[in-house]
Amino acid sequence: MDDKFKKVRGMSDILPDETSIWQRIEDTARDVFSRYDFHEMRTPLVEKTPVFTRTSGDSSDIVTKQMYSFQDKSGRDISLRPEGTAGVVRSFVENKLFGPEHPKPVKVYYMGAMFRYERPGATHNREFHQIGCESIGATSPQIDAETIALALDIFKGVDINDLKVEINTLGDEASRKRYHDVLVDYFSQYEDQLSDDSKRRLQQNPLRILDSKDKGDQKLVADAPKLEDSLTDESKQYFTDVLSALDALDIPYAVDDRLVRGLDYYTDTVFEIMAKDPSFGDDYTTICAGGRYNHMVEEFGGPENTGGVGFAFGEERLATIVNSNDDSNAIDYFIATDVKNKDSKAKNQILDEALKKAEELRNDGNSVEVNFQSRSMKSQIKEAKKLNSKNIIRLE
RNA sequence: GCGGUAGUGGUGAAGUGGUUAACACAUCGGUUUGUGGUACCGACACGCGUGGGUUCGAUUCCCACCUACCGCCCCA
Repeated sequence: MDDKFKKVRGMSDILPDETSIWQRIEDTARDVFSRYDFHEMRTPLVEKTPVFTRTSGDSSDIVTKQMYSFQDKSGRDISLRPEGTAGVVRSFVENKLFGPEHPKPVKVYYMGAMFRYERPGATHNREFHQIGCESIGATSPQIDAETIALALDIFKGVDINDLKVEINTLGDEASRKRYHDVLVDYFSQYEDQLSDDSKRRLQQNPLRILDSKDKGDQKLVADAPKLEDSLTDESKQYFTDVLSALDALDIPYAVDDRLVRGLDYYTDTVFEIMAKDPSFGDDYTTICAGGRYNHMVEEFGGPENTGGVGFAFGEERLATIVNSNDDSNAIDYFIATDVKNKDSKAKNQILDEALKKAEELRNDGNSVEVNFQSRSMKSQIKEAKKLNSKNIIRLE
């Protein structure tokens, strides 16, 4: 095929023999969401660019280098959504779902394509798919815990059982700001000892240094001030309550005080769910991430103190470890038609008859394949067997 | 965005600066067959990612670009 028709870099086709896995994941998710009384919300794939830059943070990687942005024909700055939360919250505010007639929290889920303009690889594509949910309009440690439980239920529903929950708190906005400054002060003293990546992080996102894989950085990180010391009493208490809610649900978790997320909008609870699987090299790999955001609603001009919490997981990544439970690609009937050396009148007669027969069988609920091509009966029979056809009908 | 590996038919691939680009699988056709997934025969790349360059001549050498994959960054 001529290159000019080939698919755009970082986009991929999901072919018919792969879709049953996707359908299994989506069906399971919808089922679990509805048991938690979440309802689907569909928002546009494109938003005005500030929807994302304002919420994710100007210095986040998503915004600085991964946004799939462009100008439309009227010169509007728009972006393909890099994640789902901002659009949902924008919609929550724009449609005034904060109004008293809507029970709180408003609980919605979404599934669909997201776009990030980065270098594609086996686990990274520019277009990818996420399933996620948001619970907006109420703040409670139990809601956070329930959100985590919901995510776990989806993964268990597709038979992923080797799971791990990592959780942390970023504190409220005041705590966060304070810690940010403390960290910058601390690392600035040792700036010349930091790796080049971390020097950059110091400017852009100091929290990220805590995550660094560089050995030298890790030494400095070990003695770095703890986030905990910057937390307000309220945030400390909130986190404690989230953890005991998880205990109440018998959900095992590990507190990881280096867990920081790449997006600026999180406050208090952040978490990741990891799964272990041979296709991940038998390591625990993050398959789902989420957290609380207590200021995004007002950021969009909605009422203050309207908190939200949610998570999202990538379908591509999940699909690599989920088995299809569609083992029956067998068909019920294959109608072989001996039309190869017939004249066109006889040929049409046979094919029309096959068409009619297939229609009858299908009306009775059977899956039916008909041969409409001019080829030998021998190869038709071969094909019927390849399709695992339970019955073969010959029209000659 | 940086570093690296690779790109030959539907698939897996061999191969060479120069008349017919191996082989296998799949597909299609034919013959055969103790039961129409056997055996045999035949067909199937005017082309070796794209565009330039070197050369008498390039799929094979050089450059650029594209794409895929790996590592980094980051993340789903």
